[in-house]
Order: sequence, then structure tokens, then C-alpha cells
Amino acid sequence: MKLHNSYTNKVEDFKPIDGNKVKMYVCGPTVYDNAHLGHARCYITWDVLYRYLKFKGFDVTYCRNVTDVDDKILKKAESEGKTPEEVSTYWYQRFTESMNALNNLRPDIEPFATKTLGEMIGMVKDLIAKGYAYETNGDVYFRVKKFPHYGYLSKQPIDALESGARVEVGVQKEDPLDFALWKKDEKFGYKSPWGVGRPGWHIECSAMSRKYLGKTIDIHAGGADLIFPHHENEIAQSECANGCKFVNYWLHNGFVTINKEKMSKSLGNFLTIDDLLKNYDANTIRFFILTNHYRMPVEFSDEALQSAAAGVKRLLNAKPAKIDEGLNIEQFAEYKEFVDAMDDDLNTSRALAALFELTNKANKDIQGAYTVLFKLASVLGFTFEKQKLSEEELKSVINALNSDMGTNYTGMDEVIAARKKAREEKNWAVADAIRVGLDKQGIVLKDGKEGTVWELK
RNA sequence: GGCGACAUGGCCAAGUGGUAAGGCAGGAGCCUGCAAAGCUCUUAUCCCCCAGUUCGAAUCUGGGUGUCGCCUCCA
Repeated sequence: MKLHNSYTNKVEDFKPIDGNKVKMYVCGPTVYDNAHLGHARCYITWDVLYRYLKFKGFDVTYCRNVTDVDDKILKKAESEGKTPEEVSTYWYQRFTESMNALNNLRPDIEPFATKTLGEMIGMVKDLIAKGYAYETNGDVYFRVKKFPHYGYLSKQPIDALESGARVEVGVQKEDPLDFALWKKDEKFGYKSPWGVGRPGWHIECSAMSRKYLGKTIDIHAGGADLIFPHHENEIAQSECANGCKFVNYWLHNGFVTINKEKMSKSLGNFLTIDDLLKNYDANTIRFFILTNHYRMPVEFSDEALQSAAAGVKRLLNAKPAKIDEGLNIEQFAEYKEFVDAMDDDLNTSRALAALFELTNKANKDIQGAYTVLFKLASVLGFTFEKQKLSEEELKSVINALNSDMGTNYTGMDEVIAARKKAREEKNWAVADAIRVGLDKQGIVLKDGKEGTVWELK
């Protein structure tokens, strides 16, 4: 299996440190607001990596942190008159709901920054003891110049970074490039050897990664906007504190754009996952994301989502057959193509093409095709479960139909039986009126050889 | 300014030296009472432009043009 490593900027063979065990860390959300389509892309991408690694037989430990101590959370807490805990707890729940709605698997470990403070403080102490960090007036900073590899991940020459570095007012740094490991904060802070304060964002990930996965891990992933400074700083801190390599494979996903511009909180041009789910289902959003390679930008538009909806419908509408658990799916050419594609740095668009081949074969009743399709589609996180109507929704559909047609049906079976009778009597007016009436309620009737079935549009 | 990525049919998108996957949309046919779904066929002499390397390039090299991203919080 090959993966693109941002550190070397090359596609490399993936080899875990320890046999088939894979330690994988993904930078999780800062929980202060709604997640948007950009977050959806990131977490769907790494969900697919997680699923695929497991499918390949790796023993994966997937850790995705929750940043629950941060300026933005504090600001929100102050403006809303709440405690930071209330804000982060609320938005963490929202985030979890969004992830579930998108059918993302839960990471094996979801550590909270506020629960890993001891590890962070220990790491900062180490860095000071080793001369990589210094305390000034309650703040602690990392000496960037002490780490010779600084800038390697982001491919930034250090002098270029230096000339662009901002000098904050009222901060006593030795060098403008130095970044905060610990910030004095007497209002919301925690006790530390340097007074009351809170951790810098970067040290959080370094500490959580070390605590839950170890000093050197296989994969560290996140959005490409985290390369600088976040991941660059993580490398500096971790490698100086631990005295060994931090991460073997750095993986980064591209952005979702809208009107050719990066979708982001600060630009305000974002669509929340909740809002999207009102118009499109999880399979559609996933398909939309996976039609593009994960490192390429993806341009959002309603047209693109509608196209994705039509595409995923074809896939999931494949003619069902009994799932054959004993089937050797590896003998199928499409299986091989799927694995080849995914092994090639997660080429999901090629993998999807293999799924479409299987769909075509399943529709032609070719033995086993549906089983292979079902299994491989699950690796990409698609779910074949049809959306169902609740009793109440079904009742309101029937009621609407009755009031349209002046009838008295009590259930869908009765409606279908009535239509069957009308068709047998060649009473096309009634038969078509029922179909049109249901269509208005978002229900499609399909007349097949084995009778008529209904489903949601 | 520094660093990086991308440019393939109406739209999206694979393809990194041997002659253009796949999806959406469109067209024709089959099936159907008519539909829907499905099935079959069909839609790029050509891959931003120019030059070069090669028997052969969308794919390699050089030079343009255009778009985007990072360099500040950001998935």
C-alpha cells in the first residue's frame, strides 16, 4: 500500500513500525461551533483510511483528539455567559452527532485536551530542562532556532519564515519565530509550575499523541491548512522532548472550495453539515467527497451534490441479492481493481469505478457481484440501508393521497393492491392517479415482474 | 515576495511513455399499458498554449498562460 507523505512530498510504501499494528492520529475539532463541509471532508477521508486499513487486516488504533481549551471557546463562553466546559460539551455533542450522521466510525480513542494537562505540563517541563524552551512572565515559548529541522514539513526556508513572522505586542520572546507552549491565563487557566495558564494548541496534540499512541507513531493526518504552523510545531516539540522521530507518515487532505475559494470559518463561506443533511443524505455527501482524490481541492455546488446524489443512487439501487458470506470475493476482477486503486494512495475515484462495474453486474444477476459490491462499498463507508418512513410519516402520506383522490386507504399495502386491481382492469386513469399522487409525496412506485414495490425518491 | 499544488468531453473525474476508466447530463433502442428502475448502443482524432526529447507523450524536459492554497486562527 502506498501513501503520500507530506514530509518527504513523495508517495511511499506504507510500513507500520510494529508488524501489522498501526498507530494513527488525526487532529480533531476545536469544539466551539458547528462543523462544516470542510470538516466533513477531512473526517470522511480519514474515516475511509481507517476503514481501509482495517479491511487490509491492520490492527489500527485511531486516535482523534478534542480540543476543548482554546481562545475561541473562551471567547464564546464569555459572550454567551457560559463556562468553557458548557460550551465545549455542547459543541462536542453536536460534532459527534454530525460524525454519526455522516456514518463516520468512532475513533478508538477520543482524548480531551483538558484531561491530558498533566502530560502537557510534563512535556513543557522537559523542553525547558533540555533548553528547548524558556519561561517569561508566566508564558513558556519554544526556541525554534534550536530545532534544525524546523520548516522541513512545510518546505519553508527558515529565513523566509523569519521575515514573515509577526511580532505580537507585549510579548517577550527571544525570537519572533518562537511559539507558545504555555500561556498565562489567570481567568480560565490551570495551575502549573509557571503560574496559572493554559496550554498552547500545538502542545496539546503532541502530548495526546504521545500519551495514547506512543513517542513515534505511524500516521498523523489532518487538513492541509494544519501543515504550518500546527504540524511543524508539533514535530519540533515532540522530537525535541522525546529525542526520537515523531511521525513516519504525514497525511494531509485538500480543501473544499466554494466559488473557487477555500471554505472556512473566517471567510464565512461555509455550509454546515447539519444544513447539508437537510437536502442530501450521508451517502451523497460521502460520494461527493470520494469522487475526488483526497489531496485535490473539491469545489462545492448544488449541481455537484445533485450529480453525486444521482450517482450514489445508481450504486445503492443495484439489484439486491442474498449476501454470500462464504464467497471468496478476492477472485473478482473488480475486487482486485478496488484494492489496487485504494492501495495507490487511496484513489477513491478509481475504487468507485470498480463499484460501478459491480453494480452493472449485479443488475445483470451475475453471481456474487452484489456480495462483492456490498462488502467493498462498506469499506468506503456507504450504507445500503434504505431510508425508512416512520408510522406517522407513512400515515400522513396516505392521508394526503386520500384527500387528493377522495379515497379511504388505510395503508400502503391497500394502496398497492388497489392499483394492481386497477391495472388488471386496464383502468389506467386510477392506476396513474395513484402513482402521481404518491410521487407528490416523494414516493416512487416500481412495477416489476414480482409485483410493485415502493420507495422514497 | 517565499513555498507548494492544479489545468482532460456540456459538468465532475481517473489515467504519469504505447494510443483517452468511471459517474452525471444528453441522444437512440429494448423492457413497460404508460412510466420509474434496469439493460444495450452512443457523445473527446484528443487531454491550457508553445518549443523540445522519443519510433511513439495527456503522460518526460524547458518556457509561457490561467486557477487555487500555505506563509496569521483555520479540516
